Amino acid sequence: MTIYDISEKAGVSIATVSRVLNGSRKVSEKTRRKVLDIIDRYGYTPNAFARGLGLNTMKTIGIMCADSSDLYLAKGIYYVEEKLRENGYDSILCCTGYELEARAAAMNLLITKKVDGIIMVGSNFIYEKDSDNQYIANAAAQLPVMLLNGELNAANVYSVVSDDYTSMYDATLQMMQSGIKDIVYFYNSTSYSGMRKLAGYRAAMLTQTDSTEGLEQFYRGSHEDIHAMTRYLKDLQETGLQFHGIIAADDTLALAAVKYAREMNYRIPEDFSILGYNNSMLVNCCEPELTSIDNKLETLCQHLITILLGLLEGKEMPNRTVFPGEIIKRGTTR
Amino acid sequence: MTIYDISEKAGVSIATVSRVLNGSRKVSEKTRRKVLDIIDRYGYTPNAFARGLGLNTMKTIGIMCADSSDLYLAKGIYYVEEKLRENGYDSILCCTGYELEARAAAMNLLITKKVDGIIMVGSNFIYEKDSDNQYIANAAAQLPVMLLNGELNAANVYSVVSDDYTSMYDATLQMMQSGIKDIVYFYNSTSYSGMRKLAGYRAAMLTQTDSTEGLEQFYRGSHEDIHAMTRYLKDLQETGLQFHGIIAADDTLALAAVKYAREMNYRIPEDFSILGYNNSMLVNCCEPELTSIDNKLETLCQHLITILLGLLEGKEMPNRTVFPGEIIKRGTTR
DNA sequence: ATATAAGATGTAAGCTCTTACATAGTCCGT
DNA sequence: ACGGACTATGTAAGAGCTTACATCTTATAT
Repeated sequence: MTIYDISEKAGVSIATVSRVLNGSRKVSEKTRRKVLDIIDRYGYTPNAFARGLGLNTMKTIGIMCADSSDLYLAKGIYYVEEKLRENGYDSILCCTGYELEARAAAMNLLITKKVDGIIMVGSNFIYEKDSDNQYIANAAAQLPVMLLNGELNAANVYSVVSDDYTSMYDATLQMMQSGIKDIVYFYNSTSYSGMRKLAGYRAAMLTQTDSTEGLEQFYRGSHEDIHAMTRYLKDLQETGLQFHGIIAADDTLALAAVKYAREMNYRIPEDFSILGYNNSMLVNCCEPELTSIDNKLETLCQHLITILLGLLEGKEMPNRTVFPGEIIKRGTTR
Repeated sequence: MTIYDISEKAGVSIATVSRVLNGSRKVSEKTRRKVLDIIDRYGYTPNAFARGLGLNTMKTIGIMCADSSDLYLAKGIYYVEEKLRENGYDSILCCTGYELEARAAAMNLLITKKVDGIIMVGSNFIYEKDSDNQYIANAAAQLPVMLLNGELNAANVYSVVSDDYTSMYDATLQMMQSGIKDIVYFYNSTSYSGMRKLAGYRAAMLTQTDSTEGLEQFYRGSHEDIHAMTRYLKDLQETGLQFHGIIAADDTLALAAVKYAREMNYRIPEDFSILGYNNSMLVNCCEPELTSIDNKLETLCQHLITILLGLLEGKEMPNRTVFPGEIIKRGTTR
C-alpha cells in the first residue's frame, strides 16, 4: 500500500495525498476528508524511509548514555524519552559504556542513522583530556548536540546542567557548621559533574581547613557493589584516617557510608554525618534516612528538550543553562 | 557526498560502489581496494534512508518498556541493547507507561519506523484481558515480537521467561518449612510474571494451609515510594492480621517489608522472615541483607537476542523458552 | 463581462540507494 | 580459432515519498 494506491482510490494525485499527510494547508477541506477517509479505511501508513529520503529527517533523536542501568541515568533517559515522544520525536538509544572509543563509535552510528540531534545523558568523560572531546565537537558540526549535566565549549553544543558545585559547596559548609571538620569526600566518577561536585566540596573545606589531603577518596570499583564500597571505607579507616562525616557523590556511595558507620557502631547523625546525592529512591533504604541533594533532573530534562526543539526549528537558544539544586534534609545529618 | 560522487572519483559505476559497500563478492579485489580507498579518503557514509528504501530494513529493533527508570526493566533494556549492538543492530526505545492505549500507539509507531522486530521488556499487561493483547498479535503479523518475561499465544510471538512460578513456589515452601505459616504475599503488579509468582506462592501455601485469604496483599501506590509501602504494611497489621513472614514480588517491596519489621521491633530473621525478588542492588541496602530470587536476567536477554537474530535470518526458533531462577540466601530468612 | 488574483490540484523531477539484466572481457576445451 | 561458461562491470529501473512549478478553477474587482 503506497501513496499511489491511496491517490488512485481517492481519485486525486499523489501530491494531494502527500499534502494531506503533511498537513499542508493547500488542500480543500472536502478533498482532505476524502483522502483521510481512504487512508484509514485501508490502514495505510507512509513508508518512513521514503519519507526520510524526501525530507531528510525522520524525527528521531539519538540518546547516548554510558549505562542505562544506572539509577540516575535511567531516570534521565526516561524523562528525555518521554518528553521527546510528547513532541512527536522518538529516540534511538545507544548505551556505550565508559570507553571513549565506544562512545565515539556510537556517535558515528547515530549520525549514520540520520538522527536530527543527539542528547548525551550523563556527562562522563567530558573534560578528561581536551582532545578526547573532539568527537563531540565533530558531531556537533553536523547536528545539535545536547549535554545533560555535561559541558563542552564548542559550536552547536548545548549544556543543561545542575549547579553541582554550589550544591556541594553549600552542603559541605553546612556539615562543617554542624561541627564536623573531618569530612571524607567519597566519589567514583571523574565526569564533568563529578569534578564540579568535588570542587564544591574542596572549596568549602578550604574555607576552614588547610588541606583536604587524604580526605578525597576515589572509589574505582563497581558502581553498584555496596559491599565493596563499604569495605573500601573500612580499609580507609584502618589506615588510621580520622573522619566523622562522609559526603558522597551519589546515593549508592552514601548508602555504603551508612552501612560503614553502622558497622563501626557510630550513632547517626550524633557521631557521624552522611550526605548523599541525587535524592533517589535509595534515600529511604536506610536507617536513618539519607539527607541528599536533589538536582532536579526532571526540570533539567524538560529544559533540555525545549532547547533542542527550539534549535530544530531554527531558533536561537542559550548554549548553557544552569539550575540550582536543593538539599533535602533527612536523618543522616544534623 | 553520494554514491555517485564516489563512483566518479573511483572511475567505476555506482553499482560497483554499492557492491563494495554491501560486501557482495562480485567485485575484483583491485576494484574493491580502489573504491574503499576513495570512500574513506572522502569520509563518505551511505544515506540510511535511501538504503532503507532499497533494502527495506534499517537493522533496527524496537524496544518497548513501560518504565525505563524501573530498576529491573532498566537492566533489561541495558542487556538487550548491548547485545543487539554487538550484533550490528541498534534500538529505538519507547517507554510507554502502563496504559494499554499508549502501548498500542507505541507499537504502531515502531512499525511505522520500519523496525525489524520488537522486544517487549517486562510483561506488564499481558494477559489482563485477552482482547487487550490484540495489538501485540496484530504487530506480530508484520514482524517478530519478542516478550521478555511475558507470554502470549499468538503466531510470531516469542517468549523468553524466567520460571517465576517455580521459584516462588520453592521459596515459599522453604519459608514454611523454616516454621513460618503466616506469610503475606506483597505485590504491586498484575503482569504476566507477577501473576505467575503469585500463583507459585499460592500453590505452596495451599500445601499446608486451607486458604491464603487476607494474606495476598496488592499494593497500588508508587513503585518507588518505600514510605508508602511501609505504611501500607503497618495499616495491614493494624487491621489485626497476624503475619511473621513477607514474600515480596520485588526487592523494593521487600525493602519496605524490612523497614516495617524493624519498626515493629521484630528480630530478622528470628521473629520475622522476608524474601525479595530480582536480586538487585537493593539486596545490600538493608540490615540484615535481603534473601532474594535471582531470575537470571542477563541470561534471559542473551537468549532472547539469539532467538530474535535467528528469526531475522529466517531460521526456525523455539517460541517459548523458560529458565529456572535461583534463591540467593542472605540474612532475612532462616 | 473581463482581467486578475488566489486557491486547489496535478506533473514530474529529485532524494540516494539496490539489483535484475545486459554487456564486455577471459579462459577453457576441442 | 571458436563457442560456451565464467567473472567483472555497467545500465537503468525501481523503491515511496516531497515539492517546485505548471495548470486549471473560482472568486473578486472593475
